Amino acid sequence: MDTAEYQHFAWLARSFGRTDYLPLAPGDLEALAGAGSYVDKYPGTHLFKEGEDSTAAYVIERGEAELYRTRAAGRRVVGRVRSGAVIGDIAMFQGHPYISSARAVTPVRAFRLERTRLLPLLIEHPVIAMRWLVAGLSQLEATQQRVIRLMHRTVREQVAEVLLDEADAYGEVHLSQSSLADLLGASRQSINEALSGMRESGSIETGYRVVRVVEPDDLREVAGRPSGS
Amino acid sequence: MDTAEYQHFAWLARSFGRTDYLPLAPGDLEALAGAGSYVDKYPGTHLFKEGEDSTAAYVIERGEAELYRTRAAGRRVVGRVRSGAVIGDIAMFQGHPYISSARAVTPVRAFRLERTRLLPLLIEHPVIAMRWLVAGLSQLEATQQRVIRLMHRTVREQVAEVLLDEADAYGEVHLSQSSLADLLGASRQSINEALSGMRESGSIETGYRVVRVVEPDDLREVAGRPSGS
DNA sequence: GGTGATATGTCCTCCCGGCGACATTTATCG
DNA sequence: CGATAAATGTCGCCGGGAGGACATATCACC
Repeated sequence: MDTAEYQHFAWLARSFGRTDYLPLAPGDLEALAGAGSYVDKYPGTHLFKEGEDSTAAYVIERGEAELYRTRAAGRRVVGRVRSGAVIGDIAMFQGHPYISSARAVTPVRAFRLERTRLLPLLIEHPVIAMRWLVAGLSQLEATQQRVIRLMHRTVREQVAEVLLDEADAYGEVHLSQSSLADLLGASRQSINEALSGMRESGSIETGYRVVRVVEPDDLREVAGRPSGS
Repeated sequence: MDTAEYQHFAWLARSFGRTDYLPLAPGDLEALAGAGSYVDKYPGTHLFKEGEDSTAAYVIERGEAELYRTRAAGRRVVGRVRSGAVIGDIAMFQGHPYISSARAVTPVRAFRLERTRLLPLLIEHPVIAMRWLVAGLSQLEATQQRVIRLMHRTVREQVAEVLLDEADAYGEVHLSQSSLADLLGASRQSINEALSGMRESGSIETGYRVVRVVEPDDLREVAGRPSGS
């Protein structure tokens, strides 16, 4: 195996996190990499759609995707995922149609793992299966936590929370206020008002399609979570 | 193995549902039953508490338990489970502290599966592990769906939804209005008002600690879900 | 059967946030 | 470098629901 290829496998392994828990054998890595191939998606296109037959799971290598569910009330964004995330796996394991839709918001490169090729491999390598499913539980549990954290809170608190979550390494959140409103299920106007307040108190700076977090501790206070976490 | 014991194992197997998907071998059943023992809990006592070390998972055989999380804002009830439910397993598999607390609301009899005894067994029987983890994903996903269904809806809609969910075979919901308020994160007064409206329109009847669903289709309409589902 | 605890039924007030309307700013693209 | 689309900033109105207060009903237990 050449170096570049090995790095890909290593990245794939990292994506499942907790390498200390049930370390993968080198052979397992190769097996997983052999169960799929890379796909590229342009912004706005779908990796999969709610209700479709779940034929594959995806590991995001580059870019950002949005997970949402369509209801009578409209679209509800349930999460945004970046590099390293595994999506579509839950429905795939259950053998049910996809629970949510996944749409690329930036150019996305993902590793597509085919159900038909993956399942036999997992039967052969139960250790990978265990690790994967535990990772799936963690992911689902995290989005559940997030939803519960946002329930029955003022828009101001929710905005503080989501800014902390979505900020990149430079403290910048590259989302339009409409997108934030979407993410929180609030109106654009309310988001704007909340941001204005925070801007005036110096906690953040706002720009066109961008919010810079200046004082994360202020936001943590507003969001009502201890500065430690 | 005597008959009574076998029935217990069969019940344990049913609790994991989807027996068509990856059927258990009789030996697997015995293995699972050997990993724990029965416990009884009085109403108000805890099976486990949020933050505690997750040493065991529980399969509810009889009674009803309430799952809730404690936050700065107070208690948030995230679910009620009855006979057949498996709880605490998610934290146990992750090796994290319990995510939520489980409290008996009626006398509860549950099968307690010890982490230390269960994990080795699951390594030996990967088929059970697969089935269990898929069941865990389904459970978590269901509560997530429920939370999303209740988000950003009027109390009236939420009440209709929860009445349909919680009604027993006779169409009765044995919960106080305070408990309903708790379950939905709404105020008791609002619940009362919503129930009054439905009572006047003849969809339900109310009593002391009980609500009888008279016209389920009315409620489905209010909840905004097609009569089919 | 009486009594205290617990549930239910109503009223009223206040505030958050949705929504329409509109002005202003910033990006995009021919 | 305009023209057009998209995003942001503000206002006002109004409905839904939280929460305090209190009357009434029902249960449980001595």
